[in-house]
Amino acid sequence: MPDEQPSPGRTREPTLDEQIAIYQREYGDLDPQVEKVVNALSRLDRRMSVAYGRQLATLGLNQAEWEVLKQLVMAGEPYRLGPGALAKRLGLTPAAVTHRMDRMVATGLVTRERDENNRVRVIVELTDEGREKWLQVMRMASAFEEDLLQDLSSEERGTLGELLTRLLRRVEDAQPDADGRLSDLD
Amino acid sequence: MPDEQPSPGRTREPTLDEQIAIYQREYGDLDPQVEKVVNALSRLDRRMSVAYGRQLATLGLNQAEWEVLKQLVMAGEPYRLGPGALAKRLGLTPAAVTHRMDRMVATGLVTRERDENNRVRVIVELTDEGREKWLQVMRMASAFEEDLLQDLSSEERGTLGELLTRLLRRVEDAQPDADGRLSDLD
DNA sequence: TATGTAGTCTTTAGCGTCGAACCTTTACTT
DNA sequence: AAGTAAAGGTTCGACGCTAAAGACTACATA
Repeated sequence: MPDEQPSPGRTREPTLDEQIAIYQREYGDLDPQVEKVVNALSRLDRRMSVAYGRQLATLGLNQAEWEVLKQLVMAGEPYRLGPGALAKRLGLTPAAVTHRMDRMVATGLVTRERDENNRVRVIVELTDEGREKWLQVMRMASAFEEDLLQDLSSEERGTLGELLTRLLRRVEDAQPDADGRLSDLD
Repeated sequence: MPDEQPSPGRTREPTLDEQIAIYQREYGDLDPQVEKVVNALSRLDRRMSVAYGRQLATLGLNQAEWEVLKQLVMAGEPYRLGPGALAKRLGLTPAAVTHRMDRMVATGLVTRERDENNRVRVIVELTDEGREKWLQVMRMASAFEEDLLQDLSSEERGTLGELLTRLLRRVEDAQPDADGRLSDLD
């Protein structure tokens, strides 16, 4: 017989509620209401990332490239940023940005050249192709997000946004710059 | 003078509301309410991860080790799982789990041995030291989470939990197993 | 003009993960 | 029994990130 429950137990992992029940059993001092919010939040973010990643793949992009496109567009016309500024916004080290730009220049999403006014600086600029990719992703993403929130009424969406914003404010005020570099993170 | 605004503009990145305003300007077809929810969510998760990472570091743990401890405890007594099951729960390839176990066995957080009843299998088991670390993290984490939600009333916490759960349900139903491996992810 | 100093990016070495090939043990088939 | 397929882990090669060291430019001071 195909062994039923030997030591390395069944593979299926718990749902959110099951998971919280387990936490309660293993560690009594836990507020289930708090736990539910926090765990739902992180699960949701992971699921969304996975879904996002799939959509990006259909456009021939990966998550890393998408993050860069986003930041460049967010910087506004003329869609330029230095590697250092990009590093801060992406939460990466400057070294990682150097390598990432190597690849993205090769795939034609951005250009990289020295700043003529200050030759120690480098300017990364979005190409037309990069801008076009950004638009394509936005079209997919907004459809996906709208679909995700479909079950919520407009009032509920407002409430959710407001509650999340309050949490965000708390966490952003709380860790101003304990490290000095991660403060400017996202 | 230290150049005011040459090409690579000021370093400071936008707040959530600024960011949404920019998106609106760059891509008109966007529901600001939806955008606020989605972006607040991902920002919040990132900020929490960073905060978590700092706390773990003070206990000599990294994020990777913490994820493993969590899964083993969540599996319940006797806190055992096979590498394959761990891989699924962690969202990693089996190869990555092999290496991660190498390290965690070396640091004494888990043990690894072959299953005598089925010698193709391997059993990873939490050590007492690993269990103790898990407890320490839980103490810190629950305090942090309680602090994070401090500004919300019990009713608001309930509302937030319920709204997030509904979103989660939607995204979990929507992507049952497009890939066949990520389905069993978290 | 020369020199120190700070700022900006790149290079280097090491680590963790992935995808794919490989090996071992178990289960099924005839 | 023997042979084949399937399942569970490990090994190998490549890639992307980090931390630390290096290179280059601009600016202040003497």
